[in-house]
Amino acid sequence: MANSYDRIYAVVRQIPAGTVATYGQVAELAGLMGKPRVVGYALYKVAPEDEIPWQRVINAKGEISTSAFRDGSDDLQRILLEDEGIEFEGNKINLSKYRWQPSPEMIGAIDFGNDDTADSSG
DNA sequence: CAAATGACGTTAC
DNA sequence: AGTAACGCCATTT
Repeated sequence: MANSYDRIYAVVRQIPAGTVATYGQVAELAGLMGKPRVVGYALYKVAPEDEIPWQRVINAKGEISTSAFRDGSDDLQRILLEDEGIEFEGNKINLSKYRWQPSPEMIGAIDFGNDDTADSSG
């Protein structure tokens, strides 16, 4: 299971500290264009042992979705981000400053756990 | 299979 | 700047 998931995780893991990426951003890189829902849903299943920096993933509004679904602390994410050096403007983040700029090398460095699709040669 | 849910994005007014 | 509605689909029950 998880054909699209692995991709999402792979992308999210590439997000460097001090930067934040939006769902659309991750989705796009993960090849889930137009399906930001899947990205969020994927992170939903993310476990603290997956070593996935889900905290660096926020919505397009630059806000933290916040939901008492995880560790029970909505602030948790903010705390983690602040610890990375990210500043909060009120309750939002300046995407213009912390927006993760995926470098072409990054995208290529991402290891997509493909199963059947594709074939590469060529 | 069908219905309901969900860490969102985009468009339109 | 804020509200409202649609879209998109994997996961869960």
